[in-house]
Amino acid sequence: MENVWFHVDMDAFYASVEQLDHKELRGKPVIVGGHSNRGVVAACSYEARDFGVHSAMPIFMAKRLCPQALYVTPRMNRYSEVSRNIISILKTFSPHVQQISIDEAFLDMSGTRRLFGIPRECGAALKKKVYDETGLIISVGIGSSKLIAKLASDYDKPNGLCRVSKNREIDFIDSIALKKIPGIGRIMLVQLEKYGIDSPGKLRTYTLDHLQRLFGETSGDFLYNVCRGSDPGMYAEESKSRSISNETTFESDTFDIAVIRSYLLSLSHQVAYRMIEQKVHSFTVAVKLRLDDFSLVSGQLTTESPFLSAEEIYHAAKSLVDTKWDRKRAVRLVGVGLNNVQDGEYSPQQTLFEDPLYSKKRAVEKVVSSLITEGKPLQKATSMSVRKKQG
DNA sequence: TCTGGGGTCCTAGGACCC
DNA sequence: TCTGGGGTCCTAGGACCC
Repeated sequence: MENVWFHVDMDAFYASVEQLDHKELRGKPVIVGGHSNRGVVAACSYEARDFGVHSAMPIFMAKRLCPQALYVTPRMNRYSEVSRNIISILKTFSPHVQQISIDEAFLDMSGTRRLFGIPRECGAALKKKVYDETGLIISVGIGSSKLIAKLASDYDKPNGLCRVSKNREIDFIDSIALKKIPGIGRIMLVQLEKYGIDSPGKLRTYTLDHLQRLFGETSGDFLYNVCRGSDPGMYAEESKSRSISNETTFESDTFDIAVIRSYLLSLSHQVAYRMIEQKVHSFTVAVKLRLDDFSLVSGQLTTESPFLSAEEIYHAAKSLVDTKWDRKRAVRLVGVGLNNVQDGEYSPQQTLFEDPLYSKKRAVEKVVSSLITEGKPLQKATSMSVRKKQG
């Protein structure tokens, strides 16, 4: 049986949701992004793209290119809600839906022909149903692997429907610029150029062995496969690691350790709240500092007992910053996270003794963290204008 | 031009063990 | 006193994705 994969991509997702919810934004250049000039464009409508604006572009630059654009602060809760709606529609077409981000999913459509018709008709029906029920436009790519489907959905966006048949895969790959291939970013592109590799076809003239010598085992293998249209094993169903983190960029760079600590405390509460809400635990706290020259300093600490509260996370984060930051450069961004997150609330029963403090602490923590992330007073940190994150 | 926030994965080096 | 090879775990940093 032939494998059939659909890749569904919601067009200009955040901006489209804003235009859907706010009539006055329709037909206009809309830019969703952070309010400060230090932010970047999270998403923009196609009307804004006509001015050269694109996502990840610094806001100040977008303002220069398109001063008349309407700037909107992201409403992540709303986008998540719409995303869940769309995913549930997708699930009426396939029992095997793999969501890979808030606005993208793969559907395994192998063997559904008798039920939904040929792939192209099925893709059209899917698009229609999503539009009828949500008012949003999606692009659908169809191919024999996740890679081909993903490239196909990007091919004639927006409002795309593209099917690449098995015997046309190589021609299709050759029509695509290297930088459009997921997994090939800015740095890899420069490296490839160094060897005169500027197209998938050129890449195919290299042996696996040669590519691995040039780019390392993993990257070499990836490049060898991707230019042949074979799935390089991306988008694995289950990931090896999980993490939870929150971070904030300051309005202006700071040397003030008191300011940094107050943010660490607030971020620790946000992380703890998510940890408790998701019923997970972790033994590893991580901090991240971006300095004024954009360099990154990070540190992590693994302990024998798990972190159960914002307080514990904060203390670890604070000592990590104390040891990792030499105070020679101002800090631009600070982040707190948990690595190697494991499912389930930590159960201390293995110790034979029920830790009497455990359940009590956890209960108190739940209340405190929920109060704080609801935006209720947190003396120091809220006065520093810590913004509430989604979720 | 001066670069968000939330993630995953990879690499390289060091500690430690057998 | 100077020496091996392999395995695992941890850490820091970086590339890349949306």
